Amino acid sequence: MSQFWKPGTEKPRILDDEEGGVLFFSGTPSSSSGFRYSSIEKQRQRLPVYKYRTAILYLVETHATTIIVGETGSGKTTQIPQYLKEAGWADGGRVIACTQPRRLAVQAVASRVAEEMGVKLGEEVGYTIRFEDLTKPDVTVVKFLTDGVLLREMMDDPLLTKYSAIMIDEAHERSISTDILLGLLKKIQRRRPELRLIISSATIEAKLISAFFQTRKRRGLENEELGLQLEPAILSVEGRGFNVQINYAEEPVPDYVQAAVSTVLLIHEKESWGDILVFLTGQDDIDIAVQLLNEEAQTNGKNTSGLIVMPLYSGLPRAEQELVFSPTPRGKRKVVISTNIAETSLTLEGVVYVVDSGFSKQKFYNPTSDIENLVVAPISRASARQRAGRAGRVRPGKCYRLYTEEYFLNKMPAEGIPEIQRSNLVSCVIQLKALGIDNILGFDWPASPSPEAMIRALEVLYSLGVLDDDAKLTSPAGFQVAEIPLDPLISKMILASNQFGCSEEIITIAAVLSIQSIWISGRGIQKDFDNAKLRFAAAEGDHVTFLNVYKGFLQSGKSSQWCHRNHVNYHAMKKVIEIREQLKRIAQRIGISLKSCDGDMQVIRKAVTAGFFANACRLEAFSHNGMYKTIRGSQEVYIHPSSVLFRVNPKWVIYHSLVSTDRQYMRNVISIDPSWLLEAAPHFYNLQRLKPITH
DNA sequence: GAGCACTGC
Repeated sequence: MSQFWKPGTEKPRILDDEEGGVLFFSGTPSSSSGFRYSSIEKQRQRLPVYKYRTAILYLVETHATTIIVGETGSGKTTQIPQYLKEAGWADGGRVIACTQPRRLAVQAVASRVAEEMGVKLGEEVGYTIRFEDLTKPDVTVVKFLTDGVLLREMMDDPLLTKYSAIMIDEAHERSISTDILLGLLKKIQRRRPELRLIISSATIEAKLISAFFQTRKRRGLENEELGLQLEPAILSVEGRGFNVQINYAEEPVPDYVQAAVSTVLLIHEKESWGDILVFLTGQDDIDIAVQLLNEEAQTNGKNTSGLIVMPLYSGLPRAEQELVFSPTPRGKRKVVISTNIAETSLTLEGVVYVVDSGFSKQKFYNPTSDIENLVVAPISRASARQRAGRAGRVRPGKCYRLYTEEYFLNKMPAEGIPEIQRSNLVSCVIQLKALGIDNILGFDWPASPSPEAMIRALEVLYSLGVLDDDAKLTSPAGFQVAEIPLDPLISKMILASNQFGCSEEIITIAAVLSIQSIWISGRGIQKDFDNAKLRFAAAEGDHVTFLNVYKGFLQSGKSSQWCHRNHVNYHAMKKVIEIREQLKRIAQRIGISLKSCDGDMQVIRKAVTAGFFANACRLEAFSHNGMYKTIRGSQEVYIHPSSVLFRVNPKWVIYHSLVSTDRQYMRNVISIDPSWLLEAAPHFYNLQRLKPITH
């Protein structure tokens, strides 16, 4: 593969690494010439998956579902859609679809495949991700898209009739969208026996997915007469990774950050060239480890000279993130200390050593309190293998696991808990309802969420007026909420803004609330940051503050310098603008007229209340430390110090989300009048419940 | 006066 990027050459481009990760290649491919074409052909034939071309096409022809177990670098993602096209699955106006969990992967794979096929991206080969549709009707026959987009497409075309074959890639990651898709595709298959599914997965999950698609005889008999096997076929394709030697800790380690640092130093001292990738859990761990390593470098220059230490996590400013892709200078060794982002989303070339803490941060959902928490938890054996595999991309590597072999074999779970069993289900339930799946509890899932979580979601949607007594979507509210691609609480707030005449403002707030954060913060610049924020602070709370930031950003002419001066994240603001544009289009489609309330903050707060009434809290009467209690569950909560209402402590507030550390903190808080709760949700807040506290 | 794994529509 002469195309691989070499240290010291010009800045690389993004391309697919055939397993959903992203690599950086250099060298712009020249325009297609005969020579180039044949070299691409040769490259394609060298991929491990090529040997299985005939087998794959035979299995897809004869089986409703084919499961491909493909290891790293097998080429399955880029090749299988092309094989299907070459075999005629795109003839007669039909389309071959291939989904990915992530946007970047969709773009990367699509451009790679277009290049291999010698066509312009957006013509025969195209892709669709949120905000970007690079396909041409009746022209695009191989289409890459995120699972989320395919789910949305089902709202217009529930049987996905234009597709002849759908490949679900990276199914083992078991994202919520993938799981919903698998459930729905199984249903579609019964109605459309001609549809072919290709599901690519890692080994462990393949058995489970196969069992899920195992269809009993049932009404399928006529299909079998047509020569179609209803039992899924499983085909294993070897990868092209190198061997990775696994080393375990002899004893359990008391402190994995310290142990990771020691291991890095040990590798640096004893092992030959090659970069080191360390998996820790979050920003805190990572910053500590980076600091420890840099201190070592200063106090003990001899041992650590030549180490270049870099943190990597998604919250890092983009420029810093890109540093990890810069070539390691000759004679130096790069150490990247990363979260899970390097396990699936990004691929680092040049890594020969992996240090695995055995932990990651994972989301868990408690249906009783209706709270999602992020906690440090042990990873699965599947994750551990994935992490180790990151060491074997350029040559045989080594993985140092900071836990014992006994622990790995006997204590570590074989696979992770699917996301759908760890999440709040309101979005998922409303999506299924919109697709006409009424019996949510009886839906055939690859992994069923707990009944408690489903019931809680139904309750929340009922209290929002989105579902009726029969748990059917209400009209129009339910259908409108389902149409908006946001958390249903936010969507409800948008609907309410129509009545309050403040939709212009509310969709701005909705856009800001649906991204991580619009601020750039950092430990060192805290004071500046607080001061910057004060310039925008609104007495009503964070939501109104967002409006001020947005206004300032527009007035600056969307200037990146303005953002920099004000500690506002420029990329986040660009995203806000994009989401806002999308929401504007959707709002108009579902009959919401865009209207500004011209500074009437009361209606804005009322609209927020209409969506988030369940998150109302009251300041404890004699609280000296700003303790609030939720009205719904009497849970103890505090305003997060990052909120503009921190220390202001209005008597009644509504929060957007909770984060739990040593305390439960409310993030993004707005003050309200308790009487609005009764107006917004009389069924939820009956008088009895409010009376004792409203005096 | 504290701290946000990762995605996605």
